[in-house]
Amino acid sequence: MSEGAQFQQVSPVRLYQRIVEQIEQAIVRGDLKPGQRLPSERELVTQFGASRPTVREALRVLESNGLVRSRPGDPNGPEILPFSSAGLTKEMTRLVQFDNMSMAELISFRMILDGSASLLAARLRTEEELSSMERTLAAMSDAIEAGYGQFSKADVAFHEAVARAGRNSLIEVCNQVVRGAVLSLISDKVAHARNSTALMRESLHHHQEVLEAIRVRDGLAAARISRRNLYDYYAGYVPENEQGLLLALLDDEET
Amino acid sequence: MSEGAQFQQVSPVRLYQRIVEQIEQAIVRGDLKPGQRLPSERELVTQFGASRPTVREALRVLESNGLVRSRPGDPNGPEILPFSSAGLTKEMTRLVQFDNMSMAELISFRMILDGSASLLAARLRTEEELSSMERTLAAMSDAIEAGYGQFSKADVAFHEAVARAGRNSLIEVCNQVVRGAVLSLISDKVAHARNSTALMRESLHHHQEVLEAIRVRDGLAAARISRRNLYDYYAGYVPENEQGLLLALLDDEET
DNA sequence: CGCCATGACTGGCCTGACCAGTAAACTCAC
DNA sequence: GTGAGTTTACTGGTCAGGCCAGTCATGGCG
Repeated sequence: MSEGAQFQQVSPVRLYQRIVEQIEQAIVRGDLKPGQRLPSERELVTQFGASRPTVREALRVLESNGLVRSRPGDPNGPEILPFSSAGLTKEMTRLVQFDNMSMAELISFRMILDGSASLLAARLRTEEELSSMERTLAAMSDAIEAGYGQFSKADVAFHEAVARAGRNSLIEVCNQVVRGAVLSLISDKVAHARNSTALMRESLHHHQEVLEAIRVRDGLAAARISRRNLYDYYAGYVPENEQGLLLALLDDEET
Repeated sequence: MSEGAQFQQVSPVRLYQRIVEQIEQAIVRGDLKPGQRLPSERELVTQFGASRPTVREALRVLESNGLVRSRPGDPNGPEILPFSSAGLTKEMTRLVQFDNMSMAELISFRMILDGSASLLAARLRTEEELSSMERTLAAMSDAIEAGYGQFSKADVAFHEAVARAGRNSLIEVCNQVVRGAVLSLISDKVAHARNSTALMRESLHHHQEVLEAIRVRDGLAAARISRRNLYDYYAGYVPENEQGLLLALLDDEET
């Protein structure tokens, strides 16, 4: 056939990229495990046969990708870091910042993620995970007096516990990012308004409802309630003409 | 209170990081738009007051993050690139390779996203959007003879049309990313298997079912069907002991 | 035995240089 | 004038070598 020979786009490969690739693959292959150390820059220079600036460019790229960390003066050399979703979070944040998304879109996405997390948690949770969620909820209750900062932290912990029970860390990562984006957009308005004890109590109550649905393993209810909770929270920040986008996620309540 | 003063972890900020931040923010702010050029390295050296190796480290990081591209000899300087989700895909693939994330998780996430997109589309679509979806579906049908490559492209177009009707680009981007990550992980197995006409016909049929639900504005059905379609597609690639994670998203069919 | 100075490392940063590209300016024949 | 080819002034890629401030293990000192 005429498209039998598919040629790939060629691009000059920089030296530093070859180094990045080699180290990256060594990590993926497991030859280099978290906690282990890379040879010193000067040692790498001799091993790769490149100059120090080139080796350093490679290390800076790896560092910015969260794979290694260099500390000045450390005689053991750069450290291989444990895998983390920090890179994903960074990229995700960039995505949200770039395509400056509408408020409605962000919140709609949160409703989807949170709802799905609750649904999965209700169906997959173990007893241990349930009690873990209960503990974080208790912490939220305790944190009400401590102010919004503490309360918010406990809130995140609860959602993390739910996500863990749902066995899907992607949901949690995305949720965290979107949550951060939303907050950065309305932080000024929220920081003070949310400090009210009444609002925190209401929020706590909403979370309790979700947890109750998770307890009785009613996935659909858990999802429905957490979507509605988010809507109640944030709908006020969404322009009227965009509210329909959020309501579309709610009106399955009659089923 | 004793924890009134919350100190943040400090970490020495490298010079190259400051440069990365400045350029990154200039792009996010919109001061630098895709297609525009950065000053030459030597010019940046004078502007930032850093040495060339340092400036280059910053550029390499930006380059590896897909924000700029340097071509040797280009008198216009490094180019600002349009945003792309390639970095996101890379990060996600990496996470799966590092075994921090399972295949089941990726597919579960796709089921959630795709289902939500279909639900939103069913409820928010206009007539124009409906016929747009119908056109892409017709294109899929035509592409069956042209092989999996064409078919897959038409497939993506359909999902894009659905996402557009759902008015949530975050869903679409995330879906694209996860889709890419999944494919890059099973591409070897899939490339040949999926080339079968029978499988493509079946896929087409599944898409038609979703579209029908969108046509009659039955959001829940649209969501349910597209989740099940994905399950049927990919369940085979998920280890048995993780299948439960996917099934948890399906067994709301009795409602 | 505990403490502290020392020295041999580390990474962070800089200077200055060479090379191979690129493309625009420039030439020059037509 | 216009087109082709050539020059030139840049670009980024890479290197060698050097200085500094930090870290840590060593070993001598009290």
